[in-house]
Amino acid sequence: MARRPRRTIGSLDARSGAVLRAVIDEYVVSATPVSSGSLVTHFPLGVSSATVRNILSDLEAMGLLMHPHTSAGRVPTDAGYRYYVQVLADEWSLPPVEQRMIRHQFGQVEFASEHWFRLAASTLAANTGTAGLATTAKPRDARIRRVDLMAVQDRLALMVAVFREGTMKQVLLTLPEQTDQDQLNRVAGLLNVLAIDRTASEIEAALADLPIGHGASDESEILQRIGERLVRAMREFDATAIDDLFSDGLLNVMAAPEFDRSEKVRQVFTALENRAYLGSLVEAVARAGGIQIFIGHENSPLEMQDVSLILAPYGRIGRAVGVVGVLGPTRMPYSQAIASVEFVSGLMNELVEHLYA
Amino acid sequence: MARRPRRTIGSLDARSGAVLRAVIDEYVVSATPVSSGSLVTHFPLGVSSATVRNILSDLEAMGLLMHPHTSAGRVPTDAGYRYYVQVLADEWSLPPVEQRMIRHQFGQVEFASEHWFRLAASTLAANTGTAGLATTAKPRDARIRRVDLMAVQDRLALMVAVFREGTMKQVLLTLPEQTDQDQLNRVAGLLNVLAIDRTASEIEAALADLPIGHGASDESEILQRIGERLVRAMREFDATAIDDLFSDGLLNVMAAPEFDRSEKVRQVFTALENRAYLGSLVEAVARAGGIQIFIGHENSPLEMQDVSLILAPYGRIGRAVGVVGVLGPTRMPYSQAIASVEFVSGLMNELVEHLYA
DNA sequence: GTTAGCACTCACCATGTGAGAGTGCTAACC
DNA sequence: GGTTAGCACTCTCACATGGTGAGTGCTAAC
Repeated sequence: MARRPRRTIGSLDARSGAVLRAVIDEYVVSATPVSSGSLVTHFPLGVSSATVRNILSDLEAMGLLMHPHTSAGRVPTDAGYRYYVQVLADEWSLPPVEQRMIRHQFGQVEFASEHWFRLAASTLAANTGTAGLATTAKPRDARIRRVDLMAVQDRLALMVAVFREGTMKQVLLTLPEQTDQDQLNRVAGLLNVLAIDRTASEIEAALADLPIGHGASDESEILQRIGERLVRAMREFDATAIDDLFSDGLLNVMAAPEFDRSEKVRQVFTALENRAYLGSLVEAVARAGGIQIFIGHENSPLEMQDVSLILAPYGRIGRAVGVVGVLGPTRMPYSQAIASVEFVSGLMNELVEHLYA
Repeated sequence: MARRPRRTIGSLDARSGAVLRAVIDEYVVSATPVSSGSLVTHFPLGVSSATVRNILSDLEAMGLLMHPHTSAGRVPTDAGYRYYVQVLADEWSLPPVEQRMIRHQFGQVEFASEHWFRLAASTLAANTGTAGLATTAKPRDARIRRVDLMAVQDRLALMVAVFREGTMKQVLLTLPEQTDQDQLNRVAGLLNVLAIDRTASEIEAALADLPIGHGASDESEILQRIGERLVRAMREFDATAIDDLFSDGLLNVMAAPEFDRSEKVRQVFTALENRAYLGSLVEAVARAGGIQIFIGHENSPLEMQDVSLILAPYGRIGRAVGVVGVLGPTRMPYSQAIASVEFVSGLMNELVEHLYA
């Protein structure tokens, strides 16, 4: 018989579960080790502190709690939080009042994506007391909606590429010879014919099919050159997992007692600057297609091992996907955070649907 | 005879000046109170520690130094730093090697403004050990280079306004009725005729002169509507002092011993988020047309009173002006920082000149 | 005016002590 | 057998104490 993976998860009896939940619920607000005494006074557990102590020591043996030192209360471990979010957390959703309030705020704000991202981040921050995050919705393989060329000076031109999903890139071009706006307009016309609704690879193929040399039009050389530059810009864009990251409430996190020393605060900060890792998470979340939770040591980078992330995708899975979520200390109000992230991602979904139906 | 303002500045004899400079130079690197003994061993003052003590106590009486407690060394006050940058600081400029290196880096980077700003900020951060700042060059009264309209969906359109100085804004429009891209192209054509090279006010005037009602073209109503929206967006743009702020090296500042406690770090952070104040400084610097230094309590907001700012404008004074500079603890290598900021602002000037000659 | 010498002050560190919090264990209880 | 009261034990924290060293301020001599 094949060896089954060890099952710690799911094997707690009701009372132990209640105690674990109580420990976490209390620790999340108090930020100090939780004692058996305070548990029996604050929660209706129906047993004495001695019994609770026995349970606590069992939970510690299972690795769900830990002990800073002999005469201190218990603190949840990452495994404890994991168990909590997986098994114990209430199916919590935002109270209707708050839902309406947030909806209202989104309605107030100008109907333009940058505002939404900021608002998503700040809403999450305000609702959870952690740092709120929001990335723009980035298409998997960007397609051109329109390309414009503007003469800037002598041999300089500005190319503005707008992608089908509303994001845009600008690229400054150095041209082989002086080119006026009329000429650029003609080139832009040709380029649009070539590029609209196409991906980088498709545009590259179309460029390769163009007639070259004597038979070609006056603009064909410059078209070729600019086209290649466009393809390159699109490739770069496709290669980055996070186009733009909005965050709010970093001050919230810095105020948390576990980050009282500047060294710890730096960790949080470097965590947020660790775009490589965040990018990989964003991709994972987009692929998973649902809310994902990363607790403490479940994050591989060192600077992330004291923080937890709750991320949810929004947008149109498989096409343009962005992520909203929160980053905070592992000691975080998970139920509330999960509910908030789910609600905001739903809201972002609605908005995206509305915009690109 | 009119009463003259009190002159503390400029009234130090050479030896006292040398001592003050020595105190600051040592304190900037050591971050601990400077004793008379360490001064005579580290600097060729040519007098004994007892004499230095007398001088130190004079400088303290003038308010240029202070004493954390009886048996501690001296620490510069804000007034001390002010005297230092005004009178004592060497006319320092970056060594040619570094200049070449920085130039080279700017040469390497893609010829697009966002990259420059990032590079300017990170160069300053790396060169001074403080946080580097760079704002985009914002025109005083933005003029349109080109406006584009793109159909997004049903009654939604995206307006992209490119300003003469290269910055751009996108605005999502809700239209009164469904409008297709051909129609939008015609409107955009009309709008461009109306708007190109004009400011918000000029466009508003031009819109007012348009024929309205029965005699007008099909698109006149929608043109009016979109034109007004454009004017509004430009007004908003004109009203903000800082369009975009790039920063780098915040971790540098957080590592400074004076910001070891998280409370202090928060101050630095709120300082940078205080866009209102930064904006007013940027305007002041742009108006002054040269490098400006704000030391500790010279900044009015509370959260800025432990930091110093060195800011220099770049661009074309009176038209499009941006600012580069550094933010760090008042204990900052002023000579080096000033030289770096001046050099980088000069570099940005060259680039802007090159681009919009 | 400068300097050596010295008393004085004060932060800092290590050590010690008492109080308090909380556990783990044991024996009694239901 | 699970539960609980009771209690010894452990460890942190806050506070007090004393010694040390750094650095000043003053004074008297140069």
